[in-house]
Amino acid sequence: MTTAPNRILITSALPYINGIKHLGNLVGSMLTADVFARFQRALGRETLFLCATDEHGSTTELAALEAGQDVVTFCAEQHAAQADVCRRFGLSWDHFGRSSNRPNHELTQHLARQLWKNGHLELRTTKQIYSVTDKRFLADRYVIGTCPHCGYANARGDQCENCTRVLDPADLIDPRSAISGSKDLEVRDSTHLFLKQSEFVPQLREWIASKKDWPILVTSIANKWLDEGLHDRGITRDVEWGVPVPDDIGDGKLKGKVFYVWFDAPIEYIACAREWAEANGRGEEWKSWWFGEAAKDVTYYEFMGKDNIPFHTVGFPVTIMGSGEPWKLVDRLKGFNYINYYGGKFSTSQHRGVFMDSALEILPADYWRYYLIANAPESSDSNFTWDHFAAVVNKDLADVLGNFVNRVTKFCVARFDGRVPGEGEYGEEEHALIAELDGRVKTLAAHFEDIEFRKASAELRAIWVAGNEYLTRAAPWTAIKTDRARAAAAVRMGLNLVHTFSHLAWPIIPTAAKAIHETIQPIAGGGDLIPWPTDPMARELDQLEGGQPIRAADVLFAKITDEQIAEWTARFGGAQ
RNA sequence: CGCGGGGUGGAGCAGCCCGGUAGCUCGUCAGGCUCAUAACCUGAAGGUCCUAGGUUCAAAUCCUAGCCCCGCAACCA
Repeated sequence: MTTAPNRILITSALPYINGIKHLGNLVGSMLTADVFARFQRALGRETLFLCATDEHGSTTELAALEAGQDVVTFCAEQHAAQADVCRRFGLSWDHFGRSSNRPNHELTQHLARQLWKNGHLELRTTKQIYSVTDKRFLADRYVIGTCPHCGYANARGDQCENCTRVLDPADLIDPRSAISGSKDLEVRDSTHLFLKQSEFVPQLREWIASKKDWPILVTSIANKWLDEGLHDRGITRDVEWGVPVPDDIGDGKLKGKVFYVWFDAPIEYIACAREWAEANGRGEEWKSWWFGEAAKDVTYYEFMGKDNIPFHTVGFPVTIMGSGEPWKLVDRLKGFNYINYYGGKFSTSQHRGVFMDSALEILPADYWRYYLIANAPESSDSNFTWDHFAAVVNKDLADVLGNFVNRVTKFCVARFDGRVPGEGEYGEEEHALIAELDGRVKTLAAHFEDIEFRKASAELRAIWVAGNEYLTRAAPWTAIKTDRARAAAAVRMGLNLVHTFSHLAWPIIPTAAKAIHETIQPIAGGGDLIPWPTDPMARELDQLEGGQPIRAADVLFAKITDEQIAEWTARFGGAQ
């Protein structure tokens, strides 16, 4: 491994404030970003990993209404709840901000001013449905009525979910508000700011074309939008909860309006760095991660689900390009497909699937982290079932890794008084293993570096298997009957393997890695980070001092039983 | 003909860009070991690589047509 001198900036797609996220949201952005951030930190690189809640918009207003809270209180509570569950999942961001905080308000307004000043925004008057009863403009999807094409009675104003035809709310027969059911609707004019995205197509195309290491999913979606002709996009809304449009934009015609949530949300990536700096007394340092020459040594990675890709390959870049200021654009964008639950989508409303809080009620975070990373939906949608989850956890974590740690440490306690045996020399078996692991660890690091999580997991597992294979060949339980020094060398190697495994596994399963490490010895520096083993394996696997005490491991990963699978399937609404 | 992703032994995946003995994990069967969470190790069975054409000495891999699954279709985050 070469340690590049550059700094690593990582953002995870912002979880929407509206409730605890499910496993699909988790693996598609926050968790994968976390594993990557941990790997970069383990290598010793200076890393800034940012995330925040995305809070604005009508959806939030309505959710607050439903919860019987004012929107400010609602968001504060939801933010705290998400922060808590994410922390318990081991998500290690340097700052977990809020898109509703002051830095984002200021930066959003600043960038909008730049766009206005540079002529990339224009005023357009649109016709929109206004609900007199609800005292608000309704987004198309909040107008429901009878579909003029198929007669479906509950068609939404943007699209009929029965016949799938795209609609205009004005087409609906007998339209009413989805919020109150009121039929007291009017068509009113409303003036909005439009971002002239179409002007940026050549620039965007060139930029996308230069990204050779992005997943095909990402470039395909981006090019699709460009090929179909970019529409100019409305970036303001007639709602209350958002970043207010300042008076000096839009010739005074935008009083009381706020920016569209998809305009301000990505800007929070930048503003979040400022929140981080303010919270940690780092003053203007945040700018060195994002702006101009100072940020030249920064490589910026984004993680997100596929639904977010257009906004990150088109919308946000246009904001940055149009500002005329040297804010950083994403260098490497990792997009993910979806995880389905028994073939269907996760659904909050139907309480279908597994959500972060309930996941932690039944099993520790590392079980979920390992499973999700090993089965990350990188090339296509993947499918969650309890049987598959249990099979992976039981085999890989309990049998292959957990049992290895157990058998080595217990044998050491039983036959070598719980101390690293210093006798005996490494021989052929050990040298062959060292050679094999030199190659495998390099491969593993390369997969992490390439953001290939399935491949990284498979390689990590192969390394654990190599440990079991070695132990079977070396068979210290046999050797000890005739050649104590040979058995000692094998046990010493086994203990060194356990130690090294904890270093390699830390980015994915940090809590378990720590527990594994502590069976051998305390972690230098308190345990917030277990560094990547950058020395050759000949040194890594021969570093424990003879005579130093170790502990027999407890059961690291309890197996999931058939009874539990049945219980959880029933509880979470599994297979039908 | 709206667009994109995917279709590889029972299950989940890699390989496809840069054609040349079809690889990995689980599961199944047999054997070994007994240190360990009835775990671990070894071996075996099992695939016309969605279909039909085409290019080629040779195609899972390139080209053409079609079928199936999933997602998206931009005032939903």
